[in-house]
Amino acid sequence: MTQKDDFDLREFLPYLLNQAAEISSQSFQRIYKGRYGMLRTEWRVLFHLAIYERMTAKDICEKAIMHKTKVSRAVQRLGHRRYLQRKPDEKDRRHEWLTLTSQGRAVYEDLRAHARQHDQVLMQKLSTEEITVLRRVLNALSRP
Amino acid sequence: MTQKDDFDLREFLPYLLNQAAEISSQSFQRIYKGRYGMLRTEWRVLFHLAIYERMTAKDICEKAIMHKTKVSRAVQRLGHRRYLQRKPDEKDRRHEWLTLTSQGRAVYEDLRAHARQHDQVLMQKLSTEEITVLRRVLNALSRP
DNA sequence: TGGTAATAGTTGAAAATGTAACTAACAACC
DNA sequence: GGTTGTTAGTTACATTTTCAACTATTACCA
Repeated sequence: MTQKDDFDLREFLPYLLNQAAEISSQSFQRIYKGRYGMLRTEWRVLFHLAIYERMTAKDICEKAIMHKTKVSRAVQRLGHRRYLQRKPDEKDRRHEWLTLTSQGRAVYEDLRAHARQHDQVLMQKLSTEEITVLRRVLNALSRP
Repeated sequence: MTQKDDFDLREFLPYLLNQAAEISSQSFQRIYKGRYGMLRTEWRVLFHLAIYERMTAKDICEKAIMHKTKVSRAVQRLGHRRYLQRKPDEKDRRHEWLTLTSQGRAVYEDLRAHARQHDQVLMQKLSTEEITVLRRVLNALSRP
């Protein structure tokens, strides 16, 4: 199984990024899935609500670059578990304000601790300078 | 919508990596999906077969870090379109050797050109040094 | 040998995602 | 005021993915 073609997948950024993203997400996934049966969409919504305190689904779509159906379903499931509260806007009843319940916040705080720890482990593979460059570059590539 | 919590998602590597991976894959996805109706799993298998010439499904699983059911179904679909040929191993009939047909190779060559071009565009956002660091770091993070 | 374990690959059902069509509420314009 | 257009969010259906169970073949070993 030797290489016969000069194209190297390990230099193709979308491939590399996906590979690194999947692998580096796995152990965190085991946490939120194992402890709370959550999906990737759900922890993302949870974290956004914890960080910004009060958002509409639309806000989350924009900040997290998630499709509105994904957000809608994640919000539904988080609502069922009483991790968040929904309040229609008084003036414009098309909007619905979302906030975490204390239960949701507790879950967030637990997951945040694991996220930080997980990030530490990942960063142990890298030098300080590599981390700086990586964050800058990934943020640049995240803008379409 | 101001930040109320000191945890910054834009510093959390799994999140950043996923974001960058998704966004940077989109325009390439439009190519292989639009031109050949292919899925992500399929172009990956196609590329691996083009690069390594002759592999079993198992080989692909390991190289591409893909689950065997994903590979199995991608191989099926590529087979239906006559992009690859399957030959059982003579000595051990559990193994099946996969190779691209000339048609499959033509598709690969077309996609490879687009991949290279797409990569160029992405890299225009980055400096030479950033690209070097990025590739090295992503390869490091791709090892579990 | 024969029986158990291991391996390559497939299949079916359940879960998740993507796409498009939908509802409900508001805006704008005549 | 009534028509038309927009926006926030949901739902339905098709496509993909995941997970576990399955078949077929070979390996191991008493």
